[in-house]
Formats: sequence, C-alpha cells, structure tokens
Amino acid sequence: MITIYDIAEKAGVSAMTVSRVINNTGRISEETRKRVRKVMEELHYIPNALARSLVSQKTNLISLLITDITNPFYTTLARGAEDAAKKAGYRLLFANSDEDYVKEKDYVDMILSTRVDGVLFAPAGDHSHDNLLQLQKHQIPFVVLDREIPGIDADVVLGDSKEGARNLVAHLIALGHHRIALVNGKQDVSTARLRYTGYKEAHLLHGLALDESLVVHLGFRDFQDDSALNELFQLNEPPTAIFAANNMLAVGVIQSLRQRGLQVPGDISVVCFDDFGPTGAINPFLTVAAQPAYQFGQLGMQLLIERIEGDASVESRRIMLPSELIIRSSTQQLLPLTT
Amino acid sequence: MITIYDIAEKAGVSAMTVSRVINNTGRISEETRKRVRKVMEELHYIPNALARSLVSQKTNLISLLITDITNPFYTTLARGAEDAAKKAGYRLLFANSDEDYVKEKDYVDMILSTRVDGVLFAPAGDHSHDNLLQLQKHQIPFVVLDREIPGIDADVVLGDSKEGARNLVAHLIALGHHRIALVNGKQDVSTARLRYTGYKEAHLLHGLALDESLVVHLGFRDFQDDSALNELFQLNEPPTAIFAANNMLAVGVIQSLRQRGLQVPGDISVVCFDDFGPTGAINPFLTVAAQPAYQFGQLGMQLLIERIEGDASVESRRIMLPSELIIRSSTQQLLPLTT
DNA sequence: TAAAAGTGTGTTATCGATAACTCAAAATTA
DNA sequence: TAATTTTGAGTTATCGATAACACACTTTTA
Repeated sequence: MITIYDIAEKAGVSAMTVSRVINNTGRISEETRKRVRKVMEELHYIPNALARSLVSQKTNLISLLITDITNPFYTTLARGAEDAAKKAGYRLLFANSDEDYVKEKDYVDMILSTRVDGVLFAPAGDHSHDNLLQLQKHQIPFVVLDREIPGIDADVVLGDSKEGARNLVAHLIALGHHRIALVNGKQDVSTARLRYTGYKEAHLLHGLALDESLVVHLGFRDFQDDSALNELFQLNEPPTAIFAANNMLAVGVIQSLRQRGLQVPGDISVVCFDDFGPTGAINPFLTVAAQPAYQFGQLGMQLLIERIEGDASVESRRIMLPSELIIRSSTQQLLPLTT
Repeated sequence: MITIYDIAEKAGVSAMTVSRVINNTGRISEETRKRVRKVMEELHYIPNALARSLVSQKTNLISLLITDITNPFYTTLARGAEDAAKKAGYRLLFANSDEDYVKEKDYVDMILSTRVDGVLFAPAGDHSHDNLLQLQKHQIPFVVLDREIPGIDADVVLGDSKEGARNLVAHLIALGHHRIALVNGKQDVSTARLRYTGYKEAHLLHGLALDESLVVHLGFRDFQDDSALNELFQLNEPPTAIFAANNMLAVGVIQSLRQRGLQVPGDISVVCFDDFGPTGAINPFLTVAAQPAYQFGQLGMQLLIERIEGDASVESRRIMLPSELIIRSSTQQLLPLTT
C-alpha cells in the first residue's frame, strides 16, 4: 500500500506537505501542490482512513442495527438511512440482530471497538435496555428506531402504533366484525404492547366487549407453523377477522388460513401493521396500516448526524410518524350467517 | 475513551503487559493478569479496533456491495453473507449501488480508503469492470456475485440464467404459448444477456420462430410506467405470455397488465426470474425460476474469506447455482380463441 | 534600511495498539 | 556454588496520518 511517505519521497517533500495537499490546509505553493498531486496520481494513492480516524477521533462510520433484514419494513428503512448517510459523507456498518438480544449484544461490542461515530438502533425489545446503556456509558451517540425502550432517554423515531391499530380494528368493526383476533408480537416490545392497547381502545370506543381468548402472543418473526391459530378456531365463537401485528405475522396467518381452507376475505377478514415494500405491489391484497419506513431511516439518520456533528447536549427528541390505513381486498363486510 | 495506557497506569504495569493480557500472548503471571483484568473491567475498557488494524493491517471488515437493497433477492443474499461473515469474525460494511456505476465508483473509493479485508461485489453491470479493476490494482480480494463481468478474472458465484430462462420459456411453450414476450434488463448486464439467450434457445429447441418485436429492453429496476408494454399490445399478434427477466420487472408487468384490465393467467400468462422472499409467501402466485439467494451470499462469503485468509494465488473459482422452476398460478394452458 | 509581517516548508509528538528486542530476578541444572 | 535457563516483565520502534510548533526566506512597512 502506498503511503503519504512514499508520495513525499518521490515528490521530494516532507510527509506533512503531502498531508497539506491532500487536505487543502496550510500554505502550499502552486508548484509544489502540482508536483505532489502528480505523484499521488501516478502511484494511485488512497489515504488510509484508519490512520486518519485514529488521529481525528472520527471514523465517518455509522452503524445500522436492525432486527430483520428480510423484512421489507427494515430494508426500506435501511434505504432511507443509507441515502441520508451518504449525503452527509458517512458509511454504513451493517448489523442484523434477528430479534435476538445476545446477537445484539455481540454487535454492540463490535460497534464499540470499531469506534463508529454513532448508531442507528432498531432494538429487539425492552431487554435491549442494557445494550443501549452500554452505548450511553461509552458516550456513543445513538438514535432509537421503531421501538421505544423504557428507561432510555434518547432521540427516537416511532410509528404511531396505537393509532394505527385503532384504525385497523375500527375498520373491521365498521364492517360488522365483533370477533376480532389479535396475533401479536412479544409483550416486551413496545410496538406489540401499543398495538394491543390500540386494539383494546378500539373495542372500548365502539362498545365491543374484549375477549382475551382472541389474543395470541407470538414473536414478530415467530410464526412457525399453523398450530398457532388452533386455539382460535377451537373457540365456541371463532374470530371472523384477524389483526396481525406486523407483516411477517400476516404472512403466517394467511398461509395458515389457506391451509385450513378458509377464504380471505370470504370466510375471514385479515388486516395487519406494515406494508410489503415494492414487491408487495404485485398483488396489493391486504388491508394494512402502512408506515413510512423510508422516513424512519432518513429522519433517524438526520437526527443522529445532528447529534454527532452538533450540540450533543440538546434535549432528546421524540418523533412520531403516522401510519396510513390502506383498505384493500382482504377485508369485507361481515355476512350474516347462512344457516 | 479508555486506552491501554490508562489501564497500565492504574494497574501499575506497562502498556505492553496490558496488551499481552488482552491477547493472551507472552508470559504473564497469574497475579498480574488478574490485576489487569480487574482494572479493565472497572474502567469498561474496549480495545480500539482502529489502532489494532493499523498495526495488524487487518480490519476484519468486509464490504458488501449490492445493487438494490429493496430487492428480496439481495436481502436474502445479504443474510447469507452476514451469517457467514459473523461466523468467521468479520463485520459487514454495507453499500448499495442502485445499479448506478457512479455511485458504485464512489463506494469503491470509500472501500479502498477503509482498508476492508475484502469485497463481496454484486456489480451493476459490464461497466463495473473499471471499478473491479480498481480493486484489483490495490490488491483487495473480492468475489463477484450474480453477474459475470467480461475481462475480470475472479472468484464468482452465479445463477444459471440461461437454463432458468430456458425452463421458464419451455414451460410456457408446453402450455401452448407461441407468442411469448420478454421484458428484459439492460444488455450490459450478463444475466440479462443470458436470460435472453435462454429465451432464444427455448424457441429454437421447440421449433418456435423468434420475433424480435416481442423483446423489450428496460433496466432491471426501470419499470417506470406501463407505457413500456404499449408496443407489445399494439402488435398485430400480441403476446399471450410474458417472461419478466427479474422479480422487480415482474411487479411492473403485473401492475401494467392490471391497469389494462387483463387477467393473469386468464388473458395472459406471466413468468419471471427470482422469487419474492419471505413476504412473497403471502400469495404465491407467480411461476418463477427461483434462485438460492441465501447460498449466493453464504458461498460467496466463504470463498472470499478463503481468499483473504488462505492462499491468494489459488486459481479463480466459478460457482454456478441452479435455479428451480416453481410452477404456480400465473401460467395456464393457452385457450383456443373464442371468436 | 531595519523591523515586522507573510509565505512555504520541515520537525517532532501524537492517536492506540503491537512486534521485536532487552533485561533483571527467580528457578533449574551441573 | 556457579552457570544456565526460564519467567515476567519493560523499552523502543512502528503502523499512516495530522496538529502544533519551528524556522528560513521574502516581501512589506515604517
């Protein structure tokens, strides 16, 4: 690898002069500048970012930690983050926690040793608390995405889970459904809790009694087999509609229903949180509460970069993005029983 | 930030001794080791990877350069790459070229200055040649994914585009179609060329005449509006089936057909290359040539790590992964004209 | 014409870690 | 007991860049 010393020697100047040419700092005669530039090109010199970062205490690296890279919500978010990062001259160090605290912790350690300038952190859940605290202890700026963590005071970009859920359930109620199941994520994730709350509020608001036996607690990525829905369909009065708390659960639900020979929306209506990204457009079918995923990433990155480059002592900001109810063909008016 | 010097001072030893404790090298008495370890924990010491890399000339960073992070093929590939990287102790530096050579070049420059140990490179197309040459010039090991670049001798993991295309088209021909359109990517991308070749071979093999007016050349991400298909449907004898050269184009095609009021497969059959990832399972509809995306990433990463850690002079390897024809409900027997 | 200001460049120390070498004290051997 | 080996450290140089200071030589100013 060519270093600044190789350039210096060949150009007959000191290393410092080369450094000044590279960074356009200090005073350099036009003649020397040209000569150094020429040698740099001849030798295909590329500055060593490691050495530079070691001195400047700045890596221009930002870590993006998400929980599931195959979920279109997060990939779209990643696009937003990447675009904003690139615009500001940062590179993205990528990490995928798989909703797993241990893997997340591993990555946090990596992140700390890499000396990234900041972290865009989509936490696995409440237990991520310790991992975030670890970042705080080492004074690494971070912005929390999508899920709020109790006890952590930080910039955060959230979706309005409660309202989104309320809207979805209200839509079902308006269609005449009153046996609405909720297939939810784990309760140690704020979005799962809030979607549950929204679900309950909608019931309350429309004078519908709540039936806890209609609520299934899984994980956001844990729809393994269709046995998850068995209990629902063994109820005396099974659900006529299902609210899946995210897109991945919806996929599982739909598959499961198909295996049971149930038609959507003919036999049962289905709604879910989160849309399905660009490939979802192939068959826009599910009624969803769509979140502005790209903005999650973009805004989050902007906040983070402000933190990094600006005044770190600014008070924490909390941004809540609305979701949009998109009514498609997976929901329909509850038909009177044809007995 | 705590450094080994802080530890050394507090533990009453030299920095070198601390370094030895960290790396378990050299001879250290059990007593000193314990004392140093204790101080390290007290001060929450985390080694600075930058400084370490500067000395060792190794960053344990691998850059993953893909063309489209919102495409499920690439996200699944990324998962495979990430899993393999993590297993071997590497972190992923992420880059998204958007099928854009200029953006790709920008990232290559970043990559070079970051001194990554290697690059997993899914090139935008033939013009990526110069960017790859740049890596070669600086002796950065890399593995090329998905698209072969003429003139570049390197490890490469490919899908069998020709065979996959042949199978898809043969399937359509077997269903009685003989007016089969191809909506293809740009011809400076090897997969687009090969899928075109496969398309032609299938025609030849089954004694079907080729009609160039049935071939539309777009880009793999370039399905902007449905005017792209106008020409096809203004033909005297319009197609009864369409072969989209990747999943994103298929999305565009399907949307366009829907806008024209055409039923799939009732009015027209559609097939495409690449499947739709986990969320595609919500409504498995398109007949596809599915590629083992996860393996692309995993195998590619394994090859790369072998290159990095092993003998760099090993001859270039070329791995070709088969695709699987999955017949679903977007294709059906061509019905006789009901005039 | 001497002092002051400006210009262009070099020297040295530093960022945080490690490799290579050195060396005193303890343990072992002859 | 003297010579040798082993043990457990410390010192110095280095990775590649930059900050801070130094300094000779011009040019300007009084």
